[in-house]
Amino acid sequence: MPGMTTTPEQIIVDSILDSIADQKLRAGTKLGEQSLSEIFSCNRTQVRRALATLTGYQVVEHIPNRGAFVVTPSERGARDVFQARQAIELTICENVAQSENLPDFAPLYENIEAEGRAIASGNRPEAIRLSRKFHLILAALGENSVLERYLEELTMRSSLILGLYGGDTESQCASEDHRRIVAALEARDTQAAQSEMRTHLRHIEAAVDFSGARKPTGALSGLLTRR
Amino acid sequence: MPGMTTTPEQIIVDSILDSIADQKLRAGTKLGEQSLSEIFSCNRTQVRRALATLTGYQVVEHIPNRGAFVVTPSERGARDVFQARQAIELTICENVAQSENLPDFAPLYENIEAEGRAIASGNRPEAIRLSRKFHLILAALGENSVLERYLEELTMRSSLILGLYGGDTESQCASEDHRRIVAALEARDTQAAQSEMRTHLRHIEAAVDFSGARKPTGALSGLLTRR
DNA sequence: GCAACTAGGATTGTGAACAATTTGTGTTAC
DNA sequence: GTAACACAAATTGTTCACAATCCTAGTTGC
Repeated sequence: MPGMTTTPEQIIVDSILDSIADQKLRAGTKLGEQSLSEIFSCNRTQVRRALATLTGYQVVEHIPNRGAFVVTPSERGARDVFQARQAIELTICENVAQSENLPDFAPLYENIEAEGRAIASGNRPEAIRLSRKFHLILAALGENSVLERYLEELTMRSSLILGLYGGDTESQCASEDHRRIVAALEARDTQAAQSEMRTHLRHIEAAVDFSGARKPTGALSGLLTRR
Repeated sequence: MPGMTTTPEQIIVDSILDSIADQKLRAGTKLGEQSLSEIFSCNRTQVRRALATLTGYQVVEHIPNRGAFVVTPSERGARDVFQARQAIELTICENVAQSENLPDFAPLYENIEAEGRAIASGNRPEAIRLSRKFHLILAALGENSVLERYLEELTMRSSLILGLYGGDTESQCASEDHRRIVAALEARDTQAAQSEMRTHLRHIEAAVDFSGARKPTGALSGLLTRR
């Protein structure tokens, strides 16, 4: 696309979101305005806008006169997120399974393959990243812009939760769960797809353990991957 | 609450949202920065922040170098909104019906009474406003902050859609629909409550008619109710 | 040694001036 | 009379300096 300029704000937002999804940026990390403006070599105003956007995503918490921090999810909040995901993703399953013209499942299968490789090679951040991607691709096939946008936020918050409180074994079964979901969708079996999705989300939530929390890191030195 | 200062930004946001819900601000209306800063006698910076927040709510559209406008909902967008509402509100019904300690239904009944009065007196904006309020009270009882926040946005967009494309008869049955929903919830009958909710949402959506659209007004003279 | 207080530095918040873009108006050419 | 152009006014976008607030370190008093 000619003339498609990516604004600094978009770059900052995407970069921070990626870093959170990859668990390079952990909960509680302070996102100082000056630090970010230096990292991305841009004005402080643009950093400010980016942080405002992230606050809207509920991924960054803004405390007046203190600054912006990566949110620390609460147990209650985590429960709410997963319940909302279920409500939304079951509807997406229905949409996909009952869509007029059969959607293209190839990207989903490709993603599942990549997931399998990431898990096999023990690349946990990449596995989480691809798992999220799977749900977003599925959401796009659902053809509902509202549900799609909400799920973008919810998967982001899920990644943050898993990064903080997730066990080490949750990714193992994800790839298989995903495969079963797609199979049911391809067979246009709404009930089965929803059932698989419910099971899958239960698996994810079961991996969350609030008793043993990872400690938040403090500084953002080389954490942000400049895109 | 001592020390509870309402910032100008919050005042502007609430005021505009109210005016939209009350259909005083119609789709396509330009929200000029200077006009707003004069109306609310504050800085342009604060107006800017308020408009950014509203853009996040998907209620205001921001066009670069042109300004902010109240969005004009599309037919597709309306469909998406109502489907998302169904997914979310059915879950809320389930939460309320199956909540541990029986919630307080009094505010809901009070609201229904007020609705009935508004409809009887032919006060359409007030009826829409109270109808929205009903769903928000219900959402609060659902005890899921995510669903609550999403429904706040969706009911707002619904009000805008009804204001633009709504017929004149949709409010008539709303009060009765609401009463039936609460009755089912009070009986802790999840299935019945969800069924009533589904019917209710269908009623609302059926009232939307895209063939005969109301014309958007242009100026925001005395449209904004200073709070 | 510990608590409270104080000054310094750093960070966030605000407002106003300046730049860039668009819109509306009036003029001119055909 | 219409279309194209040019200029002026208004509106949005950006930058920067200054004000307000918070955190840290150091000091004093007990």
